[in-house]
Amino acid sequence: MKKTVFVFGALIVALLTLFQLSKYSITTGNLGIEFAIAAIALIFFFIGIYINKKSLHKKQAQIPIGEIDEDKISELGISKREYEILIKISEGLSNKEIASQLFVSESTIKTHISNLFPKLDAKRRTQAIQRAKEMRIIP
Amino acid sequence: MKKTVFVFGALIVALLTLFQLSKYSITTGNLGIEFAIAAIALIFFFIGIYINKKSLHKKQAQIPIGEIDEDKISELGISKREYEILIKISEGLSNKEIASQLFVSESTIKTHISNLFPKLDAKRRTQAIQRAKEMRIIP
DNA sequence: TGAGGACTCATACTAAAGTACCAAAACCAC
DNA sequence: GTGGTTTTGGTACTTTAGTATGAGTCCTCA
Repeated sequence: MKKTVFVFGALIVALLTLFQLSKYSITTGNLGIEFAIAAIALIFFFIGIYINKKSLHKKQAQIPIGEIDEDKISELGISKREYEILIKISEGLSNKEIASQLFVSESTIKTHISNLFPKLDAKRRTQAIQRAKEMRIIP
Repeated sequence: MKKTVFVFGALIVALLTLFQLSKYSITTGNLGIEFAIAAIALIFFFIGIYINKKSLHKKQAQIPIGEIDEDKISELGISKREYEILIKISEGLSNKEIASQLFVSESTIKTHISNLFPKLDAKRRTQAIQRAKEMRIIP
């Protein structure tokens, strides 16, 4: 915001300076009038580019694509551990691999998964991945 | 492309016209000099915006995020049918469901999958999804 | 025309995945 | 500290997934 004010201030000053300069060049003789006009044109050309770029950047920041919906997770009643396992599933790991990575037994993973699937309305782990992605609860 | 040429042509004409106009206003008396300069400034301002917008749109079209790498598919030696089944897998379908959707037996699906996994360097269908996504061969 | 690739299907098997039910710690809140 | 949730783990079972092997059909391209 401060930057914007500074830039606009500088531009206004530059504009006024150019106005005065162009007027001066007219009174002393119209030798540099083309240059003055060209300079003004160029400056405003870049102002246009700058402003447009800024507004577009703002737009991009407003709509982030790969955002995870944390509210949705708690809304579905998914616990921390269940979510952790969901991520591992989406990474293509087997129950055994998840179990060893989290230092628990495979039975525990199976239990968690069995509790997780109804919450995601899924019957298979592949379906769970698909559902979780379209709900934007995993990247 | 035609549009671009037309726009730029129009802009050059407008620019020259303004140059002449500004010169004329100086010789007849500098009443409208500020207006002329302001007009030039304004026009180039919008030119800047227009060009910037165009270049950014181009940029977005050049780098689409969810692009599938078709070359990679043939590079890995994945056939049409195998790819078709890969898509179904990523949609969370079971072998039985895929079989009925494609009007073939479950055995066929299993055979295709068994041939597909080595090509993707995957051991499980979830891993196949993960690998296929990071290779950008599925959306 | 025949060799090779793609698609199909089957059997038989092993290995995961998933369900159901139970139960004991552990943790958190009231 | 009592009650609810989470996390953990087990047994027993069914279902799905995946492998291995073999074989028939179809199509294409040399």
